[in-house]
Amino acid sequence: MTDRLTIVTWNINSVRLRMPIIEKLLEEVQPDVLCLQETKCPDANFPVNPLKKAGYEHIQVHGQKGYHGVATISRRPLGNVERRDFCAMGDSRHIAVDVPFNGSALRLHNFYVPAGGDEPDRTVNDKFAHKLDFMAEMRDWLTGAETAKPAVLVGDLNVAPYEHDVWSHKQLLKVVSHTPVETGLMEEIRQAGNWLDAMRRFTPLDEKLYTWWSYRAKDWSKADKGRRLDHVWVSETLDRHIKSTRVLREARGWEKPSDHAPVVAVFEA
DNA sequence: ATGGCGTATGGAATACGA
Repeated sequence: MTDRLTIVTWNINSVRLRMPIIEKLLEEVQPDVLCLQETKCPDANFPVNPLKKAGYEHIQVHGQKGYHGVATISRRPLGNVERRDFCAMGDSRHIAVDVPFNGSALRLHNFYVPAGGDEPDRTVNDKFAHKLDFMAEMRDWLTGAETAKPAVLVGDLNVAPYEHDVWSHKQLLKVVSHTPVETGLMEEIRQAGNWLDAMRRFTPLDEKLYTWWSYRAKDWSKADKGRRLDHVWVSETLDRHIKSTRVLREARGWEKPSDHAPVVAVFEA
């Protein structure tokens, strides 16, 4: 019996405003699990009913009023829910669950890493300092011991690590999300946990790959000045089970879109 | 033309995103 698990990660930029396109995604992609970021929704107001109606009866949220917020929505039962408060800020930026896969538990971390503000200098920009501290805490917490079991880390990590994860490496080197201090920290997190960058396994490093396009472009697709800010990382033990990843670019052009596109990952036992 | 827009809050103007 072969088990097949599809996980989608999507920075939704307000869950309540995007319910129509969330339902469209669930219908078209039929994922087993949907991880959302920037839900901007208090837990009490989370739109659970339409999701349950669509067959997603297992919903775990970590939200707050107005900002941030993550949620993991599933057709399969979820266990061992953990909501970690990084940097002790009281922010809702992480939720982890166990998802049944291949007869055992797959640990699934859903992250919304701080954006970091405009100035890439921690001495003058508290938001950038917060981002770096948050990433350092990720590195020190998600060690190889934690990821020795089947584990997946997804979410809006707000860093585009490689040269072809941005439209212009040269022009973005001093822009928050692609500065060497951020991409260096991201590499430290990845190596500390022995994570595999699954998206780059299926798209070569010399090919452009984006998941986010600014709202401000007159024609986002034509300009195509994107960045790969959303990620799917898998632990070594899942290396042979990850079968594909793809960016659902068309969703960036749907009615009232998020500025991020969903990323779809398929696992097979 | 990397911000030209979009969202939440609150009921206008500001904070925030990246």
